[in-house]
Amino acid sequence: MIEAKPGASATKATERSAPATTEVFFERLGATADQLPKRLKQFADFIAANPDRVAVSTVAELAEGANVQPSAVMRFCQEMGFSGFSQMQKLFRSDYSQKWPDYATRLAKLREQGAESPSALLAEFVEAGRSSLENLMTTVDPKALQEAVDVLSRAETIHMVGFRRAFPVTSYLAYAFEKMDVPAVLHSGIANINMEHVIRPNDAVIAVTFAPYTELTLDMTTKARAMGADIVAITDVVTSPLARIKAIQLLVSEFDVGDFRALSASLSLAIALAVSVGTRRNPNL
Amino acid sequence: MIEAKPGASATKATERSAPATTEVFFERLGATADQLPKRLKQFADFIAANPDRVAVSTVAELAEGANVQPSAVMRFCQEMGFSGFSQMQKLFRSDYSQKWPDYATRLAKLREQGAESPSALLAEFVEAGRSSLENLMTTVDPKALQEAVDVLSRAETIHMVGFRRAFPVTSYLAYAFEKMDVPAVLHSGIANINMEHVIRPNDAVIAVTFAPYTELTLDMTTKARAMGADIVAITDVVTSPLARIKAIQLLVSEFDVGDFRALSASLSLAIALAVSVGTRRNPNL
DNA sequence: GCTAATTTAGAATAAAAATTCCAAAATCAC
DNA sequence: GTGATTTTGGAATTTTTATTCTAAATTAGC
Repeated sequence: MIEAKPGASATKATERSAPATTEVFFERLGATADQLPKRLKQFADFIAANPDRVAVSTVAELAEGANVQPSAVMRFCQEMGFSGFSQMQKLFRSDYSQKWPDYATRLAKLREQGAESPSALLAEFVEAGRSSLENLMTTVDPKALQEAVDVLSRAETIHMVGFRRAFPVTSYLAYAFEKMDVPAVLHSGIANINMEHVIRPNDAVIAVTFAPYTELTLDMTTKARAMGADIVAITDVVTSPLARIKAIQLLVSEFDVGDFRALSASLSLAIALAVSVGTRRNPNL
Repeated sequence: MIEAKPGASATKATERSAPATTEVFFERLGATADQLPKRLKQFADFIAANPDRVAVSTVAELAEGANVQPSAVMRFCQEMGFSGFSQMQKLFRSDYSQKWPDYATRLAKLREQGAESPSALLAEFVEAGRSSLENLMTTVDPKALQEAVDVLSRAETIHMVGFRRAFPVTSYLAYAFEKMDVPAVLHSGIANINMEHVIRPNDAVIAVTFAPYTELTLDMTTKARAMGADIVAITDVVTSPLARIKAIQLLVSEFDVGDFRALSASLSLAIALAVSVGTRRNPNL
């Protein structure tokens, strides 16, 4: 507006630096939106209404959505303090996937500092566990879970298979089923190798295994499948070998701390599954 | 549900059409993952573990993340039935915005639907687990934890005692100690009732028990104490019977859902303890 | 209503990304 | 082992996308 001196022109204050988070971005947007020129305001409104699109769209797509020219988008980005659209998009993208902290490197850092107290380690596991649990709600498909409950409720006997790091999960399932009077067998892998003799076509198997997959678990499960038993798999990724045999898959992604994980998510899924089945089979529980 | 034979000549079956949703994409991925060549399988595993990255990454970034060449990514996309990466990414991007309702809002929605659905129950356990973990940091005394690590690091052999709902905890400890080459014995309570014969004065016992306390656990632990062994107790309240015998107490208060609990806190404490002891005894781990 | 300053649209250019191609390795069948 | 076939790595190419530039249009001041 009023030009006092060359360079002053602080009315525009264009020399701002880029927002560090989407939160301060939207804050700044709200504060300055109505002093923006027409097209820029128009675009501002658009992304305020569709913030989720920024991370996955091109300049052209956003421009089209807001009914402005691509160059208007560029001007907008610069007005907000970014060098260009790419920088702004980077912010939106990182903001989205920021919830994948790397506990392994955090632990390594912790060790370097020498501050390797057991409490610090515990804190890491607690954090990893909380994130894993939060994640669990998105990785487990509700339909698959419902289907698993159906299948297990119909089964004559439920067999649990899972060794090494998966064994705590199966043993807890065994405890829960026993407490609720659901006929269930925990396969220890020691004495009863010939499990094809105990599994019947009307039975179901809960197989728990994580990469690297235990051979014995896959073996036993495959044989049970061949017998005609239904399989419910608690595993980590879809590419798990259990996918091949058409198991009902319940996916758990657990964060590691060093070489170990807290198993929080896996145990929670297991107990929820068990209790669902228990109350279904025996409603007065 | 055994695959019909004809047309099984799917050695290559590259003539498939592109998956219409990410669900069928992952289904197909699970079914074909293990007949893929090495690098393609490697990439398949990567995106199975990081599905959320696909929408917001470039070919080069994903390739780097999976440690393969960009061209391998292209071959993978085509193998899965897409014309190329761009088409595949388009699919993931359209799914992207549906994931935006974050954990908190999804949970709230699930709750107000009330419902007896397994998912709702799972949500309950997840919430209980998260709270329990949060609590854990305040209920566990850092000094006691440090002392427990000291004692266990000195022990000749570590014995784990815990049954019923505590058994998942002890069995996970057993797994962890074995993996870290720490001499440890898991007492199953079945075969070795005469454990006073295996426990030596220089040994230590980790006793895990929650109210109502299992008689056998208290018995065995008391006898071990009489032998002169050190005792580390993972239990729920200070008034636990283990207090009497001068055990080092690590307290965990776990929230119940109905008659069950998710064991998240107990497992986290156990694994932190085990890893601390393991790295102390064998620093190069 | 005329002039000066801003803003805009659209084309031109630069940068980045996807995709293809092919020689070298690796694997497989015999 | 030998030859045929598949798979791989990396560079070359094409396509897409971001960014800049400029003339035309709009707006504001007088």
